[in-house]
Order: sequence, then structure tokens, then C-alpha cells
Amino acid sequence: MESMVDCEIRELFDKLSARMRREYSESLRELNLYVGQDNLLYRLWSSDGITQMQLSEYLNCEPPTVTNMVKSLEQNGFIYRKRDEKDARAMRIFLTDKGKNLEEPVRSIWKKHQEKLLKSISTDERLLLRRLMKQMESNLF
Amino acid sequence: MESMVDCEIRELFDKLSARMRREYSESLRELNLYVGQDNLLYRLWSSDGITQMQLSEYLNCEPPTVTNMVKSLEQNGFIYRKRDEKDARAMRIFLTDKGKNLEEPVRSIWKKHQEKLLKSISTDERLLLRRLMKQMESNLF
DNA sequence: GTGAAATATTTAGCCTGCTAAACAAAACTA
DNA sequence: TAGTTTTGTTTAGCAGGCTAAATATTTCAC
Repeated sequence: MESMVDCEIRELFDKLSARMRREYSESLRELNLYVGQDNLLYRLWSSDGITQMQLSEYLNCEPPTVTNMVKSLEQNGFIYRKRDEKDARAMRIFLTDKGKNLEEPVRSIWKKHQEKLLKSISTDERLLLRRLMKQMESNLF
Repeated sequence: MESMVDCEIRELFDKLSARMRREYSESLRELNLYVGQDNLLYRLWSSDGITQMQLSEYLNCEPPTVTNMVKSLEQNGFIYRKRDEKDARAMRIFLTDKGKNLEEPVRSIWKKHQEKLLKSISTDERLLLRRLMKQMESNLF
């Protein structure tokens, strides 16, 4: 009995995250961004000039993934890279004006999708949902 | 106020799905499977011999994605493809014995991760969580 | 029956993601 | 100071995922 609930939760979670990813992807393409790049930029909006290592920790992904993302974002003119002056191994990532200007439109896309996702779910339920998700998060780490 | 909750839910959702995907990926590698292939096989376990089109609808992904997944699964000997006799455009996908034998180990991996994810969440809370996720699902489609 | 439209798949070329292995610079350590 | 280990990044190659465009077959309409 219980396991059926679990199973549906797994399936629902799978479907939801795939669907969300697709929808975000579609919207972000209008800004010439690929899904995932928004999160990298988000980190830079609050702490410009961090290293790729720090990005990889924040994004919870492997260093080669950051190398690729950063390369793509640089080619599209959203960021630029500068070797650290004190540690020649490290690369520091900075936003260009083009990258800085994406903050508002990206936040607006996030808001739009959040509203769609949480439509007809009350504030109390949202708080409960958040609590359960935080519980699941701590279960995973 | 409310938007802060929404925002955290977006972030939590993002983190959770990325983390889940990584963990599933790791476990599935032990079966020589890549993440996502388990869902394709799952569909075949209950309906062997369907077309790629049907798979793409079930998996909620684009046809070229199915082409790639199917190619990889075929090369690894989990499935085989056969052209439909009545419609020469369509490919029908069948499980090999090797593919059929994966059902139990894959279900066991799913169960393991579900238990980890939902640890310390009561049955009532799980039911509520499922209801909220179903609500979100219907909001997206 | 022939031509146009719809359907199923594939190809090419991107993206995020991964692992394994290479590389370069820095930090230890003897 | 020289040699080893650790750290930060990159390369190569593969996976799922996408779009745009090509291909082949079927269907539909005239």
C-alpha cells in the first residue's frame, strides 16, 4: 500500500521535473539562454568574479560541466573569464553588461512558471510543500 | 512574502531533481544503464513491441531523443528493433531477455531511492505530497 | 491514379551532464 | 631546493535532451 504511494511520488517527481525543465528551456531560449545557464548567472548576479570551482560547488555539478557552460556563455557574450592574479590555476568569471541585463527577464520567467506551477495551491499548502521538500533535500545529502 | 516561498520551492525543486538524477544515474550504472533508459524499459515491461512514436509520447520527449536512446539500448543488447509489417515507416521495439531481466534490479533501485527520499515522512504526509504534486502536474499540462 | 499533406524516423548540431585522464600551477615535504 | 601531492581547469568521449531539416512511407483529396 505504502509502496504504491512512493512509486507514484517517484513517477510524479520524474514527470514534473522533466516537464518543468522543458518549459523553462523553451522560455529561456527567448533570451538566448539554455536551461541551467540561468542558475549559473543567478550565482554571478550576487557574487561576480568567483572561480569555476566555486560555481561547480554551488551548481552541484562537476568541473567539466562548468567548463562547457562557461565556454558557451562566454561565446554568447554574457560573461568573460580572467585568470586569477594570485593563483594562476584558477579562472574568475565576470558578468558582461549583457549578462547583468538578463537578471530581470530571467526572474520574470521564473516567476511566471512558479505561478503556473503553484496555481490553486494555498499559502498554507505551499508552506507545507516547502517543508516536505526541505525534508527530502536533507534526506538526500 | 508569498513570492519568497515560491522562489524557495523553485530552488528546492531544481536541487532535488538534479540530486535525484545524479543518484539514480550512479545506481543505474551498476546495471550498465544510463538515467532515463530505466523509464523507457519500464514502458516496455508492460507493453513490449510498441513504436518509437508511442515511446516518445510516454516519455514526454522528442522523437530524436528516442532514436538515440533506442540506438544505445540496442547496442547494449537490451532491446531490438523490427520494422512494422503493415506500416513501413514505424519501428517496433522489443525487449531481449537481457532487457527483461532488468525489471527486478531496476525496481529495487527505485525502491531504495524512494525510501531514502521519503525517510521520516509519514504516510499522511506522503499522501498529501502526492496530492500536491498531482495538482502541480495538472497545472503544467 | 497522381500530387499534396500527414506521419514516423533519422541526421546534424547544439546544450547540460557525466567519467577518465591530461595538464599546469601551487602547496606541501623531505 | 627538488620531488611529490594536491588543486583548478581542460580535453575527449559518451549519455539524455533539444530544434531544424532531410528522408521515406502512407494517407488523403482531387
